[in-house]
Amino acid sequence: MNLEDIAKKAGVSRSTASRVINADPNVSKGTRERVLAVIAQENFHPNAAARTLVTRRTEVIGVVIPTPENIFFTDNSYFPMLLAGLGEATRERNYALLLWLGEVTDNDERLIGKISNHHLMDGLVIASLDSRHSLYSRLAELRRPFVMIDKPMNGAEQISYVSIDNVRVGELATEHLIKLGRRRIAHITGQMTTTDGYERFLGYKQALERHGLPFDEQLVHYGYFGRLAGYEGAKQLFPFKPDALFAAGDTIAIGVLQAAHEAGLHVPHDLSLVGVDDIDVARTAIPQLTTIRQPVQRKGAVAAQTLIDLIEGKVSGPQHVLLPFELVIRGSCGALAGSQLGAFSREPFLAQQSMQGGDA
Amino acid sequence: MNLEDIAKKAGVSRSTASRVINADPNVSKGTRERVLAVIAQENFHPNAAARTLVTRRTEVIGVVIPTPENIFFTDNSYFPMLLAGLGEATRERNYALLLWLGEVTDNDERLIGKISNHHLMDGLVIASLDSRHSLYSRLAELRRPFVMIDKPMNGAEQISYVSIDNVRVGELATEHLIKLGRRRIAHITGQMTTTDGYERFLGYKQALERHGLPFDEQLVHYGYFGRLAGYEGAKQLFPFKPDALFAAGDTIAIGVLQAAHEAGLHVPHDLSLVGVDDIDVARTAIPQLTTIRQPVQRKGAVAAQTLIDLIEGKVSGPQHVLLPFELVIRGSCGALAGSQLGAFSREPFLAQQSMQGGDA
DNA sequence: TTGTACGCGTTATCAC
DNA sequence: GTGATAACGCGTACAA
Repeated sequence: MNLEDIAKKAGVSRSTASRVINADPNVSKGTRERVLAVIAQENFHPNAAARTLVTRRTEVIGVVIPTPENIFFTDNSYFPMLLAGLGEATRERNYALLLWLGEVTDNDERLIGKISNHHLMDGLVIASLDSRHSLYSRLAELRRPFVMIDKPMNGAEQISYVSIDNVRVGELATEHLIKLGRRRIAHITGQMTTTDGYERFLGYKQALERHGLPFDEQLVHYGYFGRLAGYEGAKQLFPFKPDALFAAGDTIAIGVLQAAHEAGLHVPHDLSLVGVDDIDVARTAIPQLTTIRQPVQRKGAVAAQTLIDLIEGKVSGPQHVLLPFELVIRGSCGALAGSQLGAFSREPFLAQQSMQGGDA
Repeated sequence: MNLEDIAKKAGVSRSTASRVINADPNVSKGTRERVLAVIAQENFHPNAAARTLVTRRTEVIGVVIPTPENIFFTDNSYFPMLLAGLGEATRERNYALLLWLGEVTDNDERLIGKISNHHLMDGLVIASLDSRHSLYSRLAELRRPFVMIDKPMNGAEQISYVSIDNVRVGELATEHLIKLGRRRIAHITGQMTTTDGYERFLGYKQALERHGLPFDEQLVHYGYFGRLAGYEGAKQLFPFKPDALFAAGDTIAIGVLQAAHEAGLHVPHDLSLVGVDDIDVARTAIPQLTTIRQPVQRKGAVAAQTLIDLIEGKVSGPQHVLLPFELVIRGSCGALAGSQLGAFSREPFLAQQSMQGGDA
């Protein structure tokens, strides 16, 4: 059953049937209704391949999650939440979503070849691309519009991205700890080859400086966004007696909690802890994590919307979107009354204070 | 740059160039090499839409995660791990992966219409479909091969699926608790409208029966696969003084841990706890969860492989695959020495005992 | 407002 | 072993 058949049944030509489908105004009301009736009756849907062949549009966007580590599928709801947002927005705009997951073993060449030569995508969303990844240097080969989630390390001006102001994230977290009276504030970073890792580190340094606290290399562990980095980093930092720790991500913070537990350190009494992201583990942890919440799902949604706007020519040129974030105070930093530590409420945000930050 | 251009550059006809690309043996070695050289030089890739138009094959499989609750993106690495497996297998077979996430609000009609009419998929993998979901009654409309992950509730004989033997999972978990000397074994179920929920419940009952323990409705909470179900279910069960609890999933068990923590019950001393899945939270929990590990990522990979085999005609008829599972003993059940409770090791499985179960 | 005719880039069939 | 040529199903100038 193709357009020709539909047209025949409706007693019109194929072009007219096509016009009806594509909402061309130059069709009389009567014929339009006749054609639509046949279409509904036959449950007809135009062949996407044929349509793509002539329009050169697929209404499909690609999503690349190149992360070579196991980060995607371990202790980290960050990417699933991104996907939820991406799915939501593509659904709304009537696009479909082609998913490309980076390989754990061979992180590079094959993936790049496939995505850059696959015709079935109008554009790409690329999530959390580490500047060491070889896709990074080959973005030009894509020959399609693309939007990155999380700001790229180099050439960001020329590239569309959706992110948050990570320098301010680092500042906000660190200042919160300073205001609590902490003075030996340690930091476990994410990958310094990503803006998320690098800029949060910068913010940490700036906050110390602004408040007249010394920056001490011994109190910094250069890690990555993963639980083990938190666990091992914390163990290495504990001998230097930090009284607080800013973890660049919640997964890192979870590892810190485990290390503290093993070392007999009480969080928040002995160690005041702040993470970033507010992914689920932040609330299931004991004590619950004080963290900088970023709108992960919205990042996904906005990235997809931006990409589709680029594809459809509704906007042009590099798009830069910074979303707002906020400090969420829970048990791990010690700002709340002792009785609430580790509390687990049905309304998870009920008893929380929050501070706004970031740009719209 | 199309096939015609390539042919011209190589001094052959389009048909011959096509034959080279499709590895047709009826091409002389010389011409093949000449054509391949041009293809490499021009970095040519045939237009997928044009090819699909005539072959009616897209080399794309769809993955549907219809879950209407927020399960996909909250405290649950189950679906991300499935996706990792699906991605791995599709990559290996040179397919691409079109992702359809169920909507939280409107769980049904639009999604069904889109996936059943989208031409750009050779087949579908459908994950964890609840029998109440309206997609369930409309599988016939798909008119494409499909494979379900997790056994369907009805008509399973006619439907291809990849799963585990969940009755035995329930038995194994319950028997483990019985062997530890527990007698008042509670159970919080998953959705009883899924085989995962229903069959694990059956296994629980059968194990009690087999060991001469009474089945007590008061010790069962009919829940769903989510943290809150565990939390609330546990609170309702605690007044009936269970000395053990079998949670149908690890996320449920996490909720139970929180409830126990609040109620001042010590796990495993006061309450021996076993979950199912061995997703990440099982290891980050304190104490770590004793659980039935199932090969989630492999389920995804096998589902994709099975689907592609069906698409390519390498197998035909309904395919039923049951994967093996195993009991992983950690701190939450009380079988280990007290000193190891909550331990967090770099080699997470080093100190674990395991029991095999299930079919290959 | 409607219809005719051409082209999109392939694969498949057939003749040579 | 190779080359014309006819599909595949649709959109769209252009003509009517």
